[in-house]
Amino acid sequence: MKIKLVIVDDHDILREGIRARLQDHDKFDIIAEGRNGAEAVDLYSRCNPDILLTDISMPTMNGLDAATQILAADPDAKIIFLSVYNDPEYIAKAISIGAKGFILKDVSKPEMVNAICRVAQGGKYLGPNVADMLNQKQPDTDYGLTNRERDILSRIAKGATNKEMARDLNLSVRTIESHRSSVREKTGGGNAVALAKIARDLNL
Amino acid sequence: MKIKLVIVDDHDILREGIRARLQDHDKFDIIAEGRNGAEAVDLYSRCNPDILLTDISMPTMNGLDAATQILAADPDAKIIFLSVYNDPEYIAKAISIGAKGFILKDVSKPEMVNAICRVAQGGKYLGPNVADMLNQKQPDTDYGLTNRERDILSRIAKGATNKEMARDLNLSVRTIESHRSSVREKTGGGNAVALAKIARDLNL
DNA sequence: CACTACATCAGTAGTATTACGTAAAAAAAT
DNA sequence: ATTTTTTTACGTAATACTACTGATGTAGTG
Repeated sequence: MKIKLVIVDDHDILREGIRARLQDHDKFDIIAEGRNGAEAVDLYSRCNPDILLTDISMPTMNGLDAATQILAADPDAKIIFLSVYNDPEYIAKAISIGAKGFILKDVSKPEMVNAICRVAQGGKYLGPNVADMLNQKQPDTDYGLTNRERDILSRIAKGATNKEMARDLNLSVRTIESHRSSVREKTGGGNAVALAKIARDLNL
Repeated sequence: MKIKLVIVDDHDILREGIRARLQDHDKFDIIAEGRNGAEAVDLYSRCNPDILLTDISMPTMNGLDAATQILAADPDAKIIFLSVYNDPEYIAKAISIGAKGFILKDVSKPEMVNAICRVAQGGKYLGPNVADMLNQKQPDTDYGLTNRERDILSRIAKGATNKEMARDLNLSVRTIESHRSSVREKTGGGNAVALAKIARDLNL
């Protein structure tokens, strides 16, 4: 019994490369291809593949959103992400929504075959560089900021002055100053630009 | 006479996709493949291809640097860049160093064939979306900043205070304030964070 | 040479932020 | 129900920045 695959990527060359890699393997059967998240959702429900191999960043609807929809309908869906980015955020997000695999686009052919087979058998597979990334993810950070402080920090990063924040939040400027003080103290950030950088590192 | 190609990309899948696309065409002959800029330089001099088709962002040495070296040795080298990024900066850089073509990784197969043929015949080829990008490029920006002002702006963006800049540059704080004022006036930027954003947009 | 653009520095006045400390009401945790 | 954390707010003093105006020397241009 062949493993039925649906491949989704917005780049033709990529799909062609994957097809070239997998079509001569007698284990695999590429039953459909799509080029965005919406097509992924549609193809999954119509073709019912064993494995969905999809890119993350795509026009119209990205792979993560597509996977979320698919998994809502079928929690056992076997989805493997194929991404150029070894961004810890992406990887963590992918895992958390229930993806079974995450490989980078620089994987070798045998590694890719291996990944698909393992997931098809009900396992999980993270690319060699991917597992490391996950460990590095969020080494600590956050600095123990409270919600309010995080909010203030993100507003500072957007270029707001204390006065503007006070107006927008219906608080006194003094209060904003207090929060800003706490943020500075907790993060060790000096002036506004330094705080803005920290905010970027923190996601905002 | 077939067109001799050297293909350079750090992603195996990509190269496999390109190969799958071009190898059945009787016009093309892929004589070598590499996976970084250093290999590109080496392969070009050793294989003397008609066309070098290379990625831009690669480990060890990027495609732009590789192309610069190759073109220094052989100004008539026909180099086509293949990039995921339709970044105007990249495109402008590629053109300025003498690349003959620039296509995005989402090109269709016939378009890619077309690009290679045209460049092989001595022409130039910019992907359909690429030409637009070049027009959009640098709508104006720079704001007419002087060198000093640009320097100050970049330091502000790094989080320096006026006093620090004065110390580092051996200038009076007043002078820094003057420059900062000019920068604000020219860019329309308000507080430091806003200036930092503008600095990012400007490259620094 | 006159003219213009740059970079340099100064004065004055006002606004914003930093760096301390204090404290009370509300919310969350135990 | 009590303790802790969070959010709110104010005081004071120093420092940093903004918004003006004006001045000097140096280069480069026509």
